[in-house]
Amino acid sequence: MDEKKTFYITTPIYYPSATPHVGTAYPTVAADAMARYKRMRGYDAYFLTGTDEHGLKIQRRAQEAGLEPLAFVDPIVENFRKLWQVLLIDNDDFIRTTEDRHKKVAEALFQKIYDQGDIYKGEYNGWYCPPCETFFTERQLQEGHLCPDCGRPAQITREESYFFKMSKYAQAWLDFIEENPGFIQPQSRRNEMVNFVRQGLDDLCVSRTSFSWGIPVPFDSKHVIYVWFDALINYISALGFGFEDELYQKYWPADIHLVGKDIIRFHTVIWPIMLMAAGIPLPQKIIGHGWFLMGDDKMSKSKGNVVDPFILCQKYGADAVRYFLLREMGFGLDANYSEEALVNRINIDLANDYGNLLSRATAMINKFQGDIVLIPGESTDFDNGLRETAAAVVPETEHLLDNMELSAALTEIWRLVNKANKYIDDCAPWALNKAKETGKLASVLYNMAETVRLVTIMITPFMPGLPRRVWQQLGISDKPELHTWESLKWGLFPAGTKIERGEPLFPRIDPATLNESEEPAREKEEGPPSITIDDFAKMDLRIVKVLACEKVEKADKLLKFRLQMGDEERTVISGIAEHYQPDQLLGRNLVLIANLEPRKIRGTISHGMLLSAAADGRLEVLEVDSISSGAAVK
RNA sequence: CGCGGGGUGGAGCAGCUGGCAGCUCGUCGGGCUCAUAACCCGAAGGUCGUAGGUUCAAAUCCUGCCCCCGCAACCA
Repeated sequence: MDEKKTFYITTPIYYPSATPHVGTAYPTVAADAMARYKRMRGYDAYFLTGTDEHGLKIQRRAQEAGLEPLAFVDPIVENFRKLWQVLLIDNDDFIRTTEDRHKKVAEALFQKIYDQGDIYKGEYNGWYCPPCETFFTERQLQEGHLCPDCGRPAQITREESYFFKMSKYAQAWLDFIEENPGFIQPQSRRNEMVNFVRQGLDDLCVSRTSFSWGIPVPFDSKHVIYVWFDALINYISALGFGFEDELYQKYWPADIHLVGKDIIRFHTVIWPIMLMAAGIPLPQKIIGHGWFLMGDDKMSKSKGNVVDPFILCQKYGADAVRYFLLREMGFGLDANYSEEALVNRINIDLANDYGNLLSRATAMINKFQGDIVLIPGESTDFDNGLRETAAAVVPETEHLLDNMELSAALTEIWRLVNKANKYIDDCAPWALNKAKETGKLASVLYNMAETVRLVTIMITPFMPGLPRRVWQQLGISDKPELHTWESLKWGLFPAGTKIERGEPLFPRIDPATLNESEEPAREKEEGPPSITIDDFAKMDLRIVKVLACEKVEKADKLLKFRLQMGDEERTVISGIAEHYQPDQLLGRNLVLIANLEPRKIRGTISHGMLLSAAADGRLEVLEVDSISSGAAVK
């Protein structure tokens, strides 16, 4: 029979240690747009997303919250699911690495690779300082293999671990990339990876014994499978690989793994080698996308600069948010996020250009022709130009989308939108109306309606909620055959259609309203909780005198202090080297939190933290004039 | 000399297989009045980080330097 061509696209599976933000929404929206496009083009598309739920970090977070890992993660995973719903994501499956269907595939694959000898039990060889009970890498040690903490000799030590023979496949990997230059995109990422692999691959340690939240190694339950080894397998475990593998047979190899640039190495090196070892075909293409930045920072929970996509969708609508994300971020590049930029895009592209185009069309059809789209009469001189643009934009958009150049595709589509707005001015239908040029007028209004139809079809993958409203206004809701990608042909709009002028698709947003709404929302969420006087009393704040201060080698931000606190001396590391010269602070009386847990920083244990104030990139330490060291701060 | 990316009109970017410097936003001026004060036209504004080199010709290739940004390390 006439089997449809398949298209399998995946997003990274997200780590549910925290609720999703705009940054995490991007790849899912992008993959969704892509899957929708492929479906419109007649593909049998399969779109997978999910969550990666194992690992030390989640075990810790759960512990802090006093919960079992799964109980900790469940509500967060629910949040992801909800967000995808709100964002009109139409995924075919959602896999969690804690599901049995995933675990059994991961176990089987681990076992298989072990059985054939590509996973072996080995020893993690590292440097260990017995008195400090700490592991170090060779380069962390001081000259002569001395412990950077205590200066005593460190010893080579061994810990049992399973290793995956990546080294064995390095050459095969390089050969593969050579033959498949398009495998890693964008190209700059490929170069990076090739460089990386050329330096030689180490075998990968693929099991851990230091924590338990993971999939146990099937033949050795002391060990848990390394999270990445576990997580990557989701792309085939979701298809039932090795078990009920109908889906696997149908959709694998994947057409696109869409991943963030930070995890490109796992996807382009480790994953392919895992597949090679297992004798499974490799995916077609791995695309690394950029980040949404806030100013210069990556958006991340720990930086406290995340933007809640739920709120955005509520405020501006999922279609608009999707449009912004997909339009703003160029292929493989970073983009800057700001609510101002978002509003700008909505106002200019969606309200002024596109929404207003529909509004102009329906208004004139309403006023001049009593809501009826008439049979085109005589042509105006400008018709051909518009039609030619439409004829050029469609294949170019297809070409761009086939390469997943979503942003560029939108720009291309907007060429037609802009052309149509210009076309209206050129033709001046209001003048034709006055001059009673009914034939020409009918042509112009028809062409406007038809252009809106074509544009709307092409932006359907990007803004899936939108078309319904447009079809209604154009009076072709009940003609699905005119909504398809196949119907992207000029002149199919049925003459005689009665339109139904409606509300603006994207009402303009007054940028002035932005500041008001933004600030309070933030404060509410991030204000620190109030503490009791007892909480405060727990802190041992002391005045300390700087005895010595030096830069920590090979660290940009660190200063190492010797401090006098009463008759005690302390060593403290502080990350203020960008603001103070070492000798600048000699002899000064600073404020120290003395009972903070000691912490090793860059090889030295820091016993406390110096207090300082920071604002606008400037930083000053807290200091007193003459009170002597050791005194308590109250 | 740890690895990598980048410095192009006010902002954000494209151009970088060498051949008149382009796009979006913003600004200024004009037009239109169908439309969500939206739309259309025009203009101003760049010695393409810097110093050299290759070339008939360089933003585009080569070399040195300066400056930013990621990663790594590290900020209790």
